[in-house]
Amino acid sequence: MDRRQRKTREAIFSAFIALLSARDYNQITVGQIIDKADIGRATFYAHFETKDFLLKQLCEELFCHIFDATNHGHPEHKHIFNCDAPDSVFLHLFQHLQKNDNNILQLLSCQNNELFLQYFKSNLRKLVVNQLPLFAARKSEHLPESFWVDHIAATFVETVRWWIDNGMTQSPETITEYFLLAV
Amino acid sequence: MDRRQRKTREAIFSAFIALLSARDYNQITVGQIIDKADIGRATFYAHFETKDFLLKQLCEELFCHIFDATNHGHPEHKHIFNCDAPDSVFLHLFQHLQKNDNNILQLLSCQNNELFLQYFKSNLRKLVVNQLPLFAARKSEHLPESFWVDHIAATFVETVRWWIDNGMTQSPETITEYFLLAV
DNA sequence: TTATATACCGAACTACTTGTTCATTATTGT
DNA sequence: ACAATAATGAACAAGTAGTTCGGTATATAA
Repeated sequence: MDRRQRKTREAIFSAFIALLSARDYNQITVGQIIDKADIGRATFYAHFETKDFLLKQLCEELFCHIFDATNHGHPEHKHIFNCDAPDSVFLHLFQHLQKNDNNILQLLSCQNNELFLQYFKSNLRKLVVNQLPLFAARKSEHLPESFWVDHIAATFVETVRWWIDNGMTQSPETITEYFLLAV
Repeated sequence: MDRRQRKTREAIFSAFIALLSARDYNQITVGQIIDKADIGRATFYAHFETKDFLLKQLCEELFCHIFDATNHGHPEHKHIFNCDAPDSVFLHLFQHLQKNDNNILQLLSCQNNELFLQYFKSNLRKLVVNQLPLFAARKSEHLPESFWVDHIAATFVETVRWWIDNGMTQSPETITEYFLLAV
């Protein structure tokens, strides 16, 4: 990819994330993004069809780092997720979130938009399906699997939200414990 | 309140709800509302500061019917909520949702906006706090109460969402069972 | 019935946002 | 050096939010 394209794309993403940590997604305008990214209006629209597409692509890029190793089971990452402790997948997620490498926390905060949560939950569900045996003890045979998967994914999201709202004072290990106790 | 005011307010609410069941909240415009309600633009703004305020007030009106009896414990409604079966509060909520008297389901569907869910969860939390003994058996003493309350409220919302997404084929009794098994 | 208050009307208006167009300029990969 | 392509910036149409105001209809009270 052309270096100019790469730099522009990077500038847009970075401006977008900066704005997301300051304002609500819905009240961020394209004008604000291009001002902060210091690019022309036409350039923005050459890269992203709409603001929603920008969010979608940002999500894909963020989730790629967090979820891909688990979902597609890249051998070189397997040891991170599938080691002895059965709760290590979720522990790893919480640890990743705490580092907040790619400002994913700003997107998860409750003032932000439903679109992001949809992508996030959709990825989570895929992950949960792979980890279902983990929760076999808790699951009742009367519950449909899709209900159960949705429930676990939603509980994860709500756990993260609670963690953020309460200042993230707990360690990832403690939060993992909360999550597993709740789910 | 002046009859004219009442009628205008009613027309706005009813137009708004009709639009909500057809489109996403975010893409409903004030222009569409006043067209459907058949009122002047200035009149709308005399009643509601913004579209978000309209949603807020609609929520308050809807929730009033569903939650007030439980929260403030009006004696004349007590029998509905505090009868023998301990899960009757939630069963009653699910039954109320199934009837969809005031089109609350349209607002709960996932394509709609975060604002509504915030109000809904906020009311649910108050309800859950009053019903905490119900879940004493499941709760671990290691979990902070606020975490537990948030978790139960979120699980309720997600249960309703799953119910809607799956065509609401289950009876309120079955859904209540799912909810209590999950939480 | 009359008088007064007030809610509604509607049209115009400002300011802002979105998304597009296009001729010009700068940068890139080869 | 050159051809391809990305970025520029300014202008543009269309749509939206929210306000203003003089005039009209309706409610309420005497």
